Amino acid sequence: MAGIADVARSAGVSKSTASRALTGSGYVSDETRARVRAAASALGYVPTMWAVSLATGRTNTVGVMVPSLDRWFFASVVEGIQSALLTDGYDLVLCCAPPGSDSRRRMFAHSLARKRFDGLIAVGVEPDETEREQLAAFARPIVSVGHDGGAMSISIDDRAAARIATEHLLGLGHTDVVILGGDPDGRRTSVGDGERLLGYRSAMTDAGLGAAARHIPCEVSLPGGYGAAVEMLADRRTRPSALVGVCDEVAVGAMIAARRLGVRVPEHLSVVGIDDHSYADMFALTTLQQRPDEQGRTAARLLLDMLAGEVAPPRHLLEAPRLVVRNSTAAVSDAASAIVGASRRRT
Amino acid sequence: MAGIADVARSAGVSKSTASRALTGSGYVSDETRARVRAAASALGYVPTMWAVSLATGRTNTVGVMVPSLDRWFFASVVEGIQSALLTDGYDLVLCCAPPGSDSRRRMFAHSLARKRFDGLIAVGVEPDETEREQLAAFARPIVSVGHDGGAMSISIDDRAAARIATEHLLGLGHTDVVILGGDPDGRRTSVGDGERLLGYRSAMTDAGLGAAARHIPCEVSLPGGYGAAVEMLADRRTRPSALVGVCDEVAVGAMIAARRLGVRVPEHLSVVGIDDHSYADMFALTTLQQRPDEQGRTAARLLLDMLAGEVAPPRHLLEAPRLVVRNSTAAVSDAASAIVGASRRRT
DNA sequence: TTGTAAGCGTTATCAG
DNA sequence: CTGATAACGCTTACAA
Repeated sequence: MAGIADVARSAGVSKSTASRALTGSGYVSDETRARVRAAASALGYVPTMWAVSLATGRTNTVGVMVPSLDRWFFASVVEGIQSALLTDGYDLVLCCAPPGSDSRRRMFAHSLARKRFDGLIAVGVEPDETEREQLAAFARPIVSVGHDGGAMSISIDDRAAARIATEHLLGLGHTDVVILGGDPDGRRTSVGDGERLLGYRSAMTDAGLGAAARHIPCEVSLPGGYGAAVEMLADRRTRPSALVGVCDEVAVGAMIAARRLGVRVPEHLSVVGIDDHSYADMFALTTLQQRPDEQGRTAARLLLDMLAGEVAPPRHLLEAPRLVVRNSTAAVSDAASAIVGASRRRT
Repeated sequence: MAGIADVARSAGVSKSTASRALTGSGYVSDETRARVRAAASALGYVPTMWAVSLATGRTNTVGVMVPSLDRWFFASVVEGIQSALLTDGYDLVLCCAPPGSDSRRRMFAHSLARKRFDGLIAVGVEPDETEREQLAAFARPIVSVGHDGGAMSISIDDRAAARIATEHLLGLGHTDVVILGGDPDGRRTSVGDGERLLGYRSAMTDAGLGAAARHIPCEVSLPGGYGAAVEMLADRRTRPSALVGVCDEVAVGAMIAARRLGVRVPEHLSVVGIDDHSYADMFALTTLQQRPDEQGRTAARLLLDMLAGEVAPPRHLLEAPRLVVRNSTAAVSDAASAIVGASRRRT
């Protein structure tokens, strides 16, 4: 409860000197500074942050908008942001609301307007028209993660990721490769799913397989991928020989579906995902790695730099995805022998 | 950028009247109030929250401590809290750090001391001695979720949940049932894993099977459960006939391990979890349901009530777990025929 | 019912 | 190098 006045009195100096000594701004003799510091810690002095904010105009707080927390990507990004902010003594106020929800509208109307934070990190947020205006009115630094929202953004190269995934499959000789996940039209999905669809399509057409390109939409989640895959794999006519998941969660869902239906991965079905989710290793899923926690950390540092007054030019950081080959993909030529091997093993 | 002074001027009243009209405290004629309100919204006035805080001493912010976000339970609780707070116009500052981490120490030292929030919700936090003191020094309302931390807490009845899970298995005729997940000694785990172990043990001893009780420790996560289960199930001598997962993530991990090893669930192995995770349905996992988002909402409302001055007596809300029977458990007598059926199907 | 004036705890300005 | 003194934007006695 001790205020700076107490510290000043106890150190035998004025409030202003105490303030200078503590904040490190302005001239203070080393000796005085030491005395003030000692007094402060003796009294357990901690500046009252809202008083500081009122005086300085800065809040030492950044806002983080995110559609939900129960997806690995979002949770990891937020954790990354948190850890980077903590280092600089910044607090993080969470604004978590799914797009189109009532909460989301309130978030934008309410929290942004209060200018409660010095800057904002938007994770997987695709603002609609109204929201875009509100963001502009916010008039403070914004950096976005997971898509190309604002002037400043960080994400993996979603298109390249999907392209590489597809080409990996193509390179193994597959011709019937589908992409699983996302909305039917490939819009309104978060985290660059649209881009991923594009990457897939371009890889297919480049291989002269444009006509064979097939998008199986489904909710972007493990159960979502599972459900759609069960349906698709159950029917021999719709079953592809390879599949790229719009993200690992969907891909893993598909693998589980395959296992349940007795479709062996990778012998009968090759699967590749995008993300390198924490489950990927356990499922031996070949995938394109991204590091959401690192993206979060980078976003936070970028924002802090901007807040520190460094006028960085607008830029879009595109993390290059790295192909991690595990054991969910196989060449088509192997398929036949693998099947033979499998059935031999069974009998 | 319009301040209350602008509103006052534009409405032709004094700052104090404007303030009263807007906050609703004190006498203002209806007519004046209307005029002020109009002026405020015309100017797009939004009170600067740190000025309000400085004047009132309240911050309209609550802190949420949580060990991590990438577990379903935590993420869901936080989402629940967020939604409840939003309704009351409260902001949520996130303090996310795993126990024992450097970040965690900073959180406690730094964020709590700044008295940055009016109250705190601790989710799955088991404070050590130092931390307990710091929490006490915080001197503001605290409610905890997921264990019996403070004066006010919310959780499911973990012990009952594990007991019911175990009894369900026992009732199906199983005698070799193990519990999977958590630390070797059953301590230092979050979310009441210790309690769950106790519930399991008491159910076993009550059934005269105390000597047969077996705890397989593992990291409380899907991969954790998977890894431990692979090891345990691979050896016929260590393979139990039934298994209760300390939570659904572990249980699902075990089911995946079982599938991979050709151990059929429920024919060869019965599995029950605790949580009713979003994956539970897809795996047809029998489990004991809890609703973390509801717990979060309840916690938030409780805290807000306390902040509103309602002196609620300290209490520990124990949500009763509900058994959701799906398809991961079977009676032992069925096992033999099931195995026969299965092998017949294979040949 | 309304206005005046005094804070709330810091920082920032500007003389000393 | 240090110390008064004035902000910061709002609320709240207290007086009118």
